[in-house]
Amino acid sequence: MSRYSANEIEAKWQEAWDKAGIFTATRSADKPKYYVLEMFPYPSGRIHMGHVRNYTMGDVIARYKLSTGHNVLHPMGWDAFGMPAENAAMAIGGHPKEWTYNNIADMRGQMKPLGLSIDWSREFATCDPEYYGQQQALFLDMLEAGLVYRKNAVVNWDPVDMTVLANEQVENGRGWRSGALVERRELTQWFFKISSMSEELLSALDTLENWPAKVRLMQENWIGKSRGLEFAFERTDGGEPITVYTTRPDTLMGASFVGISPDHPIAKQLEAENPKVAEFVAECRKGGTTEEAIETAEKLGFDTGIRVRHPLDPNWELPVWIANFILMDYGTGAIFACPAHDQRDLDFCRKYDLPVIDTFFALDDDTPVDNVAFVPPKEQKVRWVNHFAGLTEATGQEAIDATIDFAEKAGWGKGVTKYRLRDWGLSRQRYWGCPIPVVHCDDCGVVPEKKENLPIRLPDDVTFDKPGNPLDRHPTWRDCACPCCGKPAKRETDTMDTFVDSSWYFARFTAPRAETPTDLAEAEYWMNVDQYIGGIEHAILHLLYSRFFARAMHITGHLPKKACEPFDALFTQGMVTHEIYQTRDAKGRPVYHLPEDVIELNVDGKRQVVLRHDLLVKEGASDEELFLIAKSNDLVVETVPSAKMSKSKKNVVDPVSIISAFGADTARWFVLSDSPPERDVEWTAAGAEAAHKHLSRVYRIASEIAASDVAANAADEDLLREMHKTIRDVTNGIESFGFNASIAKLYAFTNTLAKSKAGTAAKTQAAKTLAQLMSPMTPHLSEEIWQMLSGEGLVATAPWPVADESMLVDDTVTLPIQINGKRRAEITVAKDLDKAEVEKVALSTEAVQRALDGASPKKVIVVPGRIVNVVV
RNA sequence: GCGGAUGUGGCGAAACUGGUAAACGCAAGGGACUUAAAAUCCCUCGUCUUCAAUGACUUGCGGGUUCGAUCCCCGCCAUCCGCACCA
Repeated sequence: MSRYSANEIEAKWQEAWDKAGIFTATRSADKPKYYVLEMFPYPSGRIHMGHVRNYTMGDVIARYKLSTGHNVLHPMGWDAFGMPAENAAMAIGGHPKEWTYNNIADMRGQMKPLGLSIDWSREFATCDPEYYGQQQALFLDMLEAGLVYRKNAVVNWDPVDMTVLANEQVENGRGWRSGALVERRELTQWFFKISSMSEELLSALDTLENWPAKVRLMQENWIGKSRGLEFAFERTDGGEPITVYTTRPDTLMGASFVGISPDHPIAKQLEAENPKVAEFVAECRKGGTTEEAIETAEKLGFDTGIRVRHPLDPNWELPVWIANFILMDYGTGAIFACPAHDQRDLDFCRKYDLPVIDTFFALDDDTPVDNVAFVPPKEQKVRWVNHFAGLTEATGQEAIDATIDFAEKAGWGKGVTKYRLRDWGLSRQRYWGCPIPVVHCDDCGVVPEKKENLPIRLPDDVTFDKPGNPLDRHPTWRDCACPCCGKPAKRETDTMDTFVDSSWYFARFTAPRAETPTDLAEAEYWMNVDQYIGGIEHAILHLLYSRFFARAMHITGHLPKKACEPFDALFTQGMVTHEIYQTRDAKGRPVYHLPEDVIELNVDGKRQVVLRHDLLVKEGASDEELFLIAKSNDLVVETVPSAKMSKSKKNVVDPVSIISAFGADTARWFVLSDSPPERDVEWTAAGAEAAHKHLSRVYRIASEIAASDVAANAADEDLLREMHKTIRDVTNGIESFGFNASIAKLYAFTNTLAKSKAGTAAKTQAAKTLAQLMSPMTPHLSEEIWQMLSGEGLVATAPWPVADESMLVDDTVTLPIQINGKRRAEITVAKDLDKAEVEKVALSTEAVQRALDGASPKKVIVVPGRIVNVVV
């Protein structure tokens, strides 16, 4: 009998699928369509286990849908623009284009052995001119529709390298390459008007029933709708009043100063006039642009000397401070501070010795605020000591509403709704991205390029030996004719954020070779994505941008209305983790080791990990002896469990080596088996080996059945009953993303099958069903077994088995008997026995009789088919 | 700082979202087969009560609701993730 040889089997069946062309997506009216999409990868050059998990999950769904009679669209492409290609060009030379396409070829080569049911004929990379040219066309349409505009925005600026830095290139406030302190600097940049759709993007979240609740909540918080009061403080010097926005107008009587952003027009004006202000503002601009950097930076303030009048008391003057924690992008870039009820304001006031005025207390505690601000939930009732609308006891929310009402009636303020969501800045001062198709003309200004000139291709003759954007310093690329007047003009040298590329690729997959961004007939048929799968790290930006883009593409006529929410169902999968192996250097710093460089020893039943070393190659030595040798030679390794796989920590496992050692089916089976898909899964060598052993076992069991000849007998029915329950459970598992639960059932059924004394016919049926149920996870092995047992055609296209309802019900049921909520006995009764009878049987059991001790029960709860609880 | 999540045996986890906590797998221990090893098969395996139960305890910690809580409510603790130029 032959043994399970994954490498032979897998190549053979991949060729068979290719030949049969079963994964090519085709439109036809006779079947429902199903579009399953995993977030496409960045072509880093190597696939990692995270990819294997992500694409295996999608493949399970795709293959399952194929065998349940759907026209399946399951495409693959490459998110191919971005900084790593430029970083590589700077670090090791070469060209981003070459680097990227080589990586794509490598990764495709690593991915194909996984046996994914992908329609490779639709493959594209976002750096293909055919793709980004259509993206430029979309941009022009959006520009015309008023969804794109230019304004100033802040970037991270490296003053030594004279270049813009991405957030990830800022480490501890310094540029990663130069080590210089990073500054915030303003540039004129292009923006998508996503904020014009804030309300729509927020309210439509309710329709996304098949999205994880947490993703919807994260988007809701990100959009950040708030209602507050906008009003102006009059300046004592007669200058332009300062308009502020506040979500807590009810605390106006607790105001202690007015704060403005360092980027506020008043601050800018003072900056120009007053060197001290200029110095302070420059200090504020140090540090990165991330919200985190701004929020966690030390609170700094500068008293401008400007004074404003309190709107309710003209004699009450408040100072105007510039404060580094106020964002120009949010609200009006100016606030009033109420330190008693805001911790950040309080810290600021204590630091600069500004007054703290309580405006309300808890109902049962009127201790004045000291160094902890009193910030109760808005729904909580509080006692007001300082309110102008005559409130005594009211919740924060009631007070806010009353205040807005009061201000509107009095005429000094108005209630407004604001969103935290900012417009999407898409300009990047980099080479390896989609060129923004506009032209700067001295006479006509900023004008769109003509569509017939698209794509505006990136020039190939560029170098990365100097800082800055190679498009800027290219001798001729910028030169062009103005599309308006025809005079010599200059191209825009900024390229687009790579998030733009990934905001519409799902639509492009429906017609990847179309001469327009989409083909409406194809989009009408294939959209929406029925199941989208990807990492939780994309919960906000990528998914929100895609929702915006889908709407924009509908407005510009590139997608049907139904595609405005492009992803019907979303699943966010967890990461693949691996333990870290580390030793320490002389200074106590960790030194990391690859999994293949360590050995595991079993010392008195305890697992010990040591470095692989010649000293440990010793004939006949026990693990205990080897461990002693390792210990005396400093070869013992510390382990850190469950860390995200990363090259720097060396806790990586290469899928390619796993596939060559065990086969793709083993890798696929393992990444699905050990943890629920939404949670992280820990890769372990033992787990991978166990998965491989199990698949070998299934192969062996199937071969034995194929070679057996046992007559039908009494054990057949039990086996077939289990088979039908397994069909039901595995199917439910796949439908609900409970792949680990499906696999547990498959393990259990394999055990049943192995032990069964049933006849060959029943066992053959059971094993063929097992192969089918396993086929979404282990498609190659399943084909092999299917063939071995004379299954018809390919298992990949065989109709999914259906559980026979009549085989699912048992005649009797075993019920636990609880006494006071503790399980004390169990009874087996007919399934349809009525409640009173069940109660009678339960009460007659010895355990219940003993507990009752002659008394009658206080209460008996019978939950049919589940449990009996006797209260004594 | 703000926001989001997670926590169950030595480990990954399951429990049909209020009804027998620990299915399934890993690791570990014992045994069979074998000259031996590999492979395979069988048994044990939450903790404690020195053994054992049809005994007690057990789902991060502390309370609560309920006949009954891993699941619902309140309050803590710990860990992980995201924060707009990484993809």
